[in-house]
Amino acid sequence: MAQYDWRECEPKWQSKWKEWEIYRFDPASKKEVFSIDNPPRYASGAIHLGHAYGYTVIDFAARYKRLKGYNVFFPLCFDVNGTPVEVRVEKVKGIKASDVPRQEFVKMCSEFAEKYIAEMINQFEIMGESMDPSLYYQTDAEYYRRLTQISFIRMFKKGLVYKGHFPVNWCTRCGTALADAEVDYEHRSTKLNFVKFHEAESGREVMIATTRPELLCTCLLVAVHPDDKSKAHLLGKELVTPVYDRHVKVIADPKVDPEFGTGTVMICSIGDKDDLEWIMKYNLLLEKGIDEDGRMTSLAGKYEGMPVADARVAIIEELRSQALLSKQEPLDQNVGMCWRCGTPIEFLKVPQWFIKTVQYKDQVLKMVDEVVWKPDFMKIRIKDWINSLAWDWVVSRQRYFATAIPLWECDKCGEVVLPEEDHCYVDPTVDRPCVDKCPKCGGGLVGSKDVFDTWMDSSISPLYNTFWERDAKMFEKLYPMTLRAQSHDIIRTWAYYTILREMHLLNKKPWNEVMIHGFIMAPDGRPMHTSSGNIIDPMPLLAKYGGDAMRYYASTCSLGMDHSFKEQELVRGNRLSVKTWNIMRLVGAACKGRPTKPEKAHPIDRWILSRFGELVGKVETHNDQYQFDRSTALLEDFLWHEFADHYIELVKHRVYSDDDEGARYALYTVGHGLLKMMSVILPHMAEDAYQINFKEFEEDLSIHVSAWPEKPEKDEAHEIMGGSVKDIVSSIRAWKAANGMSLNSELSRVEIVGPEVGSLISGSEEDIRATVKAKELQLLVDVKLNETVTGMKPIHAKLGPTFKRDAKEIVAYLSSLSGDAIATTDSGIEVPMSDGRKISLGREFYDVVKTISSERGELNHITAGGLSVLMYK
RNA sequence: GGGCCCAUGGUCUAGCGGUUAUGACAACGCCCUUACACGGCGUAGAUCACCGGUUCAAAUCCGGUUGGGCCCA
Repeated sequence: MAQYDWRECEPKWQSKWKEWEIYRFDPASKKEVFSIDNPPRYASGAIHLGHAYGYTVIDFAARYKRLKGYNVFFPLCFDVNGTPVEVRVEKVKGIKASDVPRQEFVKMCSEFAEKYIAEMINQFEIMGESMDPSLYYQTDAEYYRRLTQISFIRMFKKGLVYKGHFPVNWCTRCGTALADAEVDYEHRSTKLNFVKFHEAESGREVMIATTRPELLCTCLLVAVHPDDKSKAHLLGKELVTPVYDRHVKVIADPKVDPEFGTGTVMICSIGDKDDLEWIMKYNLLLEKGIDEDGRMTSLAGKYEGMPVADARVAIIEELRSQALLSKQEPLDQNVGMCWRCGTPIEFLKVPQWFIKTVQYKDQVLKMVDEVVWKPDFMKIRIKDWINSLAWDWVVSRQRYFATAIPLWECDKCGEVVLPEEDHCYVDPTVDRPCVDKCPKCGGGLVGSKDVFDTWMDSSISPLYNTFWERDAKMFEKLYPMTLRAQSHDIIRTWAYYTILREMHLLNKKPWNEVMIHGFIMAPDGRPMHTSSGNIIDPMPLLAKYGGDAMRYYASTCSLGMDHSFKEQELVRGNRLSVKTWNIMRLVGAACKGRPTKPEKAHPIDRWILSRFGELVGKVETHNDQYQFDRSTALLEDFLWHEFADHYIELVKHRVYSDDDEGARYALYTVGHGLLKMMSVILPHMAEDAYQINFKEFEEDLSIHVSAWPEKPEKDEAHEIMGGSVKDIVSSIRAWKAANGMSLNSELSRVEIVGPEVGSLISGSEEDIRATVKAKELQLLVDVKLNETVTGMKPIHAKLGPTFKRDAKEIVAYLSSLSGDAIATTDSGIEVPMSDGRKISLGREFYDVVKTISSERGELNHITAGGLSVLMYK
């Protein structure tokens, strides 16, 4: 093949990798384990670009650790629980879950999800993901749900579970409680209604502003701000509510905003979270004004049974007709909505199962500290979240496609009967309990129809992965896991709940490290959401640029930050693949065997090896922090410029003309090493180049099971020498280009001039001469050049700390000097200050800017080593 | 309203106390060198969001403003 063609290569190596099973975790291996708690992908639809990015970053970590010699545990997994799938099925089939028998609906969901799983596995392959199919799991399988149930039973027995008659977020459309995490907030415009109350004694009017007049029937208190003098006379008085004629007290509470509305607030039994706070604070009754279907209860009198929205309209009409409504003002407010269907949520007192969380804050926070967070500021986020939690975790849901809550309740005394752990997985809607009657009172047992919040399943992924309650030996070996990887939006859910669960069950941290990645923004600058209609489908991009190009893009994104989509990076990724592949082809062509380290090597061979060693160290450092963007930038720069533009150009002549082991050794060592490091980012290209150019001399079946490159020793002296040689050659190349000469046009003569030319260039004369196509090359220690000093450049980093306040004036003086005034400067100068002082300035505080010319030939460049180059056409 | 994060050439981005402020993509000019024209050399293009402050020195630290993101109220 003359050119690298990803279209041909990528599918070829994907199928080879599958055949070779190179990503397989080896449970018997003695190698150190690196385990990844991979996010089980939601099976509610195909992935979008944001998911593609996330999984790719995780794959970088997996591939890097494999090369570093770890036994990598990287499961292929899917989250097939719950509400997103149900909603999609309801939509696709045009039904409501309650329209069909429960088991039939569950089956529909399962079938729907399976279809997407197959599609997503295919997508992962196309992107070159190295997840291990031998570690496959999906969260709806009985082998997984069984563990969710067992863990619940354990927590129940530890007293961590309770049934609470407590206000919860409730979606009246879905007929289910929602966790705080499932509530979305949206700006809505509504009306603020000014309603007339009356003082019980005097009958005087008191105006109250409310957005929810339909809740008048549950009004329990009226509050004003304690500092609000205009309302002070109301304190302690009783008011009469309109329509319902209830007598309610007026109290003072600092939470009231005296500027808002009338500065007088009615407190109802659960209109929103503020109400709840007041109800707790003042120990009020939890009256139920709205029922589970979103209809008014008997408290609403004649509006009983009416949907909330209708009741609001009706009561406003009634208030208006009785002249009890003084006015309405438009108001923007944030409304809590069901994340799934967008229905405004209500606060209802409904029996639900809770897991205790609030009283365990400190313990969870302590465990958070035992985990290393990358980037570290993500730790602040989870801590803030934990500290802000106001109540326990509602884990019951009134849905279908999820793990059943494994318990039966006595229909007489409410006693809970749990299943035996051995019997799990159980479904109490079809399975019988292990006893026939309530052991307490002999009453009948009713199976729970509720299911778990999906986070109950996903928050035990580290337990599933480590064979908890399945294989004690493996669990011992694998727990805690090495790394949790996820995006920042689910810190409050997946990360938090996992730590909480594992604390409750084991009191041990689930993982050593957490890596948090950001989002990919759509071209409109917003995050991608199906509902925003701005999803980028990765498939057309993969078809246009290939998996490696997509991965390259992912590798340019810094960890933890949100990034906009950059198609230009895919273009660059393609070019880098082609460039690298071509470099490796040259290396392969130059080496007819694996070269051995030669006794003697040219200075530039030692230079590139030393530079390469430094690079390996830096890439390791960044990869260890999962900062792959930094590694990619370094690798790309080194490969393209240092190695290809400079080193390869310098040794081509040796490789073509004679059997030079030094150059071959360096080419092979650096080339092969670079390819290994790049295989993390560009696995397809790297495999192809490896198989073509290195495989016949190496043991490794695939580059992806090879070892991370060793670091050649640092060789400072040769780094300086090589740097000078590189500068000289590239300056001559640039000079030829600037003069319209082709690169291989001959120069009659090149002279390199300078006091240190011997120590810097000796040994590299032929490399330079042959590379720049000079007939003659001479090193000259001392040649008369015409030097003109044109200016002085202050060195701020030296001047500042030494002279502090005077630094500014010294800099100004230096910049003002020109021509003859600075003719002799080598031993330092004296700076006259405005206040009459004279400051003597050593040579270390400034650089001298010189222009050099010569009658001998065209002069081009001064290197860092102080060398000048003279060229003769 | 609160916590965290972000704001750098046309676009995307690196840098996070002294740099001529990085690089990519796009643009323009020149050059087909036996690995690569998906290449090489070069040119142009940035008052580093705004306003204050700390400092001899600020894109970089602090405070505020504006705009964006995530999570929540």
